[in-house]
Amino acid sequence: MGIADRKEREKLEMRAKILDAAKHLFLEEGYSSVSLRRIADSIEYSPSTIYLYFKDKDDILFALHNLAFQELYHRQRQNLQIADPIDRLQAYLSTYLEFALDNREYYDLMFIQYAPASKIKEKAEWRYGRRAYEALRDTIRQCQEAGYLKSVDPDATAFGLWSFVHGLASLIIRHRLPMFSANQREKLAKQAMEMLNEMLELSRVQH
Amino acid sequence: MGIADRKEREKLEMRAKILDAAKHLFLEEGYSSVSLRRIADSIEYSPSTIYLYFKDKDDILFALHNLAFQELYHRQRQNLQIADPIDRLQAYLSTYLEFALDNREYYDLMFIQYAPASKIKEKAEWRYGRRAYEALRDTIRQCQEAGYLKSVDPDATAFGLWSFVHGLASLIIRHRLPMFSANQREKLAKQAMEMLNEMLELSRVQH
DNA sequence: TTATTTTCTGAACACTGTTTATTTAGTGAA
DNA sequence: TTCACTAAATAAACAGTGTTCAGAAAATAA
Repeated sequence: MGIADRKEREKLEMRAKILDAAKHLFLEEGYSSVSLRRIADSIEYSPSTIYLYFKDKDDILFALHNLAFQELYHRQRQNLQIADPIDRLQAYLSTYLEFALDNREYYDLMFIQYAPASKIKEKAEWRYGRRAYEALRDTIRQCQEAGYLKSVDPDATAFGLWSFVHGLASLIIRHRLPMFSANQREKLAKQAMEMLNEMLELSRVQH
Repeated sequence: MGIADRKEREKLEMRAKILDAAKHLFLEEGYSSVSLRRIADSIEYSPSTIYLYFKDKDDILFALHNLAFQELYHRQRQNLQIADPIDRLQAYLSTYLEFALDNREYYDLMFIQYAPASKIKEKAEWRYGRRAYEALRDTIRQCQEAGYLKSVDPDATAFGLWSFVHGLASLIIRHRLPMFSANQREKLAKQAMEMLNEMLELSRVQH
């Protein structure tokens, strides 16, 4: 059944084509200011064609959301092999911040923008997020076993550390730092990360 | 000129009326899903009337933005009188988080939502934000003089600590914690705050 | 009562996401 | 090649959006 195969392939190609166009437009101008007609124009199809491949505009966002999570997951993979838990934790958080600042619109869409909770929950692809979170918490558990971070609830610690890097990233991305120049912002974020690292090391109980 | 005075007063009342209606609608359903026609309906005026009192929809948002900053500033005022800098710092951060969770849509609009940077900069009312930030940095300076927080750049430290509480708040407000129940989230946020407080106290150099 | 200014509104404009009926193109059989 | 059938693409329409503007209504001044 070569024809059915080709049709399947073409269907996937069309999806990828729409996704690619949407991605570029969204990254350049932001989700809400890009209309379906603009996406349709850029791939030279009519707006209604898009509805044959995606349920609605949010569905496109959701597909990109998944791609972005895969990309982040890919970046973090190498960190998982670091043996020392506190080194791994620090690398994990640094990589997270780097990803956020290197892919601002992606990050925006993953962790800042309003995405109907139902949508994220429904589809099982939120797995990537969950897995990433659990990797963080496991690392924290191992840090605690090594004497770091006292014995606060690992979930609370994971939430706290995640919040720290998310806060840095999202204040930058959403332009809430008019008191600093653009150069300063990233420099200060790095300094803040260093401060966090020092505090993590300082958290070690001395027996 | 009593008539001119009354007209002036009525103009302000009308502005307040629109603002109040918009505030309630925004807080309930979010900025972008509330239309001007809905606001107009709720105050029983035509949509075009609103344009006599506000430049555009964003201008309403901006006015609310300022009201919200005043409210936060008001909450923080009492903390400024705490003598011990580390206590003051902790109170400052806790109050910030409480404000965020008590006024989620307000907080959203102040620190998460896209607000054209130009708009925030232009108007001098960003003073409130700047002043709040400087109060934080000054407190951090005093903490450093008292031996806490080593001697990292105060701006980096302020940015870092602010990011921590902003991260907690915004991950909750933007529903990025499907791995926790609603109850758990706020409990974990409080635990994370306690962890931060412990780390702050731990940061004291031992001479 | 009239003239003038201020306040308000209905209708329109250009846009949005989305749906539906219709047209076009591609496929399999006679 | 011709026919019937299926799948893909579209034009047109719908209900909604923020915003503008000419003209109606109301309030003030003469």
